Amino acid sequence: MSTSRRQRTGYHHGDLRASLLRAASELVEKKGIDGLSLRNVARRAGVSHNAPYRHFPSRSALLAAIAAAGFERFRAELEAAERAGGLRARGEAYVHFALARPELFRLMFGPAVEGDAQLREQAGLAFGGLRQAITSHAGQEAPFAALAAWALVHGLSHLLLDRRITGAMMGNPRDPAQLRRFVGEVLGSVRFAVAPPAQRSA
Amino acid sequence: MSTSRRQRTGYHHGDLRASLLRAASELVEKKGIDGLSLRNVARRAGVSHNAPYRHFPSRSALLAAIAAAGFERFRAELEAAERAGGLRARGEAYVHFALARPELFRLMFGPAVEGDAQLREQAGLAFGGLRQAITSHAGQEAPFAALAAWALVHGLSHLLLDRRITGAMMGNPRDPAQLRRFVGEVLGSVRFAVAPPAQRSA
DNA sequence: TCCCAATGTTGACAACGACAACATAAAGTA
DNA sequence: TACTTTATGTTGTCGTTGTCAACATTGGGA
Repeated sequence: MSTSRRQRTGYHHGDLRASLLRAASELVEKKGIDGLSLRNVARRAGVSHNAPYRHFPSRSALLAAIAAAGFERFRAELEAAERAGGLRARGEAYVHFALARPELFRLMFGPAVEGDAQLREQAGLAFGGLRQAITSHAGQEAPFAALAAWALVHGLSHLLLDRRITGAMMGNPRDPAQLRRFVGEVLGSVRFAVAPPAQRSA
Repeated sequence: MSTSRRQRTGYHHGDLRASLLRAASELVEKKGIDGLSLRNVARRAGVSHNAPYRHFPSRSALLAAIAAAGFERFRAELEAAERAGGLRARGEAYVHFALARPELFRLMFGPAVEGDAQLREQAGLAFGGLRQAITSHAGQEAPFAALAAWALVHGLSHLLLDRRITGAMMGNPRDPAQLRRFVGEVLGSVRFAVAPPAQRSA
């Protein structure tokens, strides 16, 4: 670690902002969101404890930047999965992302960046893509079904993330094949109504 | 605030543990989980900054105790709702609880108490009740459908909590009638398959 | 009555976020 | 080239926090 284009001079770093983001992302994933401290990030980047303030106005701003990068990657992975395997693959990719980078996922959808309007918008894109995908799949608008699908994969992600689902039904969530099978079973146990729900059911 | 059976003597509090829990719960809901500090809790309870350590070995232990009480209440509310209005009412109560006490809900299902085995078990009860309810409703075991139902309401709770769902579809989530209608629409847009899913669908 | 265990207090320490003041280097301008 | 401005990094400091250690007070059982 701690190798990149550094030591331009003894004083100026050369690419500190990127180094800080990289160090911070690693720390978040290793120690959790609460375990991230600006001073530790600065230490890892090899600068003084106050240098980060030249690039991020506050700790939460650094977290927001990490979340923004996360959403960018999230969106790309979801779209790639859908191109490759359709709607079902998109749902699996959603859960897979959450399990592969649990702390990043928690950060992206958690309260740490709640106030950030730009991030809210980025998160909305993840839903917008799903909605569009469902619409094109069903041949018509199905807003509530799209929302239900989103809630389903989102909730599944959270429950797996927090180890609320264990036992025989779910094997090892880290095994992609087992995860794929499990997500398939769960998603396969529901049918989404594309027509407006006239009468309610269980 | 700050009234209860206190001032037994000038020295001993009399019921400090309960006072700490109450003050801490209020603080968590007001300032968020990260905004809770042991010293602030102690201040509110009118004791010195180290008194809480006689009742909780650490900050996270205090949070775990709050979460435990939350799960107790959660379970009671879910069961009461189901008795009154069946399975659909249980789902609505789930979401309603999350929106009525957002920070508590985040605490209960978040990473702050992740390592606590007892809490994991308590959370499992919420699912156990749902599973049993679905089984009795469908007349047979439907483990994956129960899991999907859980994930659906859990994900819906989180998305609403984090204000990820806004706009025309959802009105004001704080209005119980609108929330009820919205949850009904979403839950109504899916059908749960009680038989093992032979063929997959969207 | 005496003692002791439970309970609360005071004091300390290191880590943290944030602010202010200062230092250095790089880029622009003459 | 020489001077100036501005971006970037450093040092010093403050108040707050979690946690540990040592000490004080009290009430209940022997």
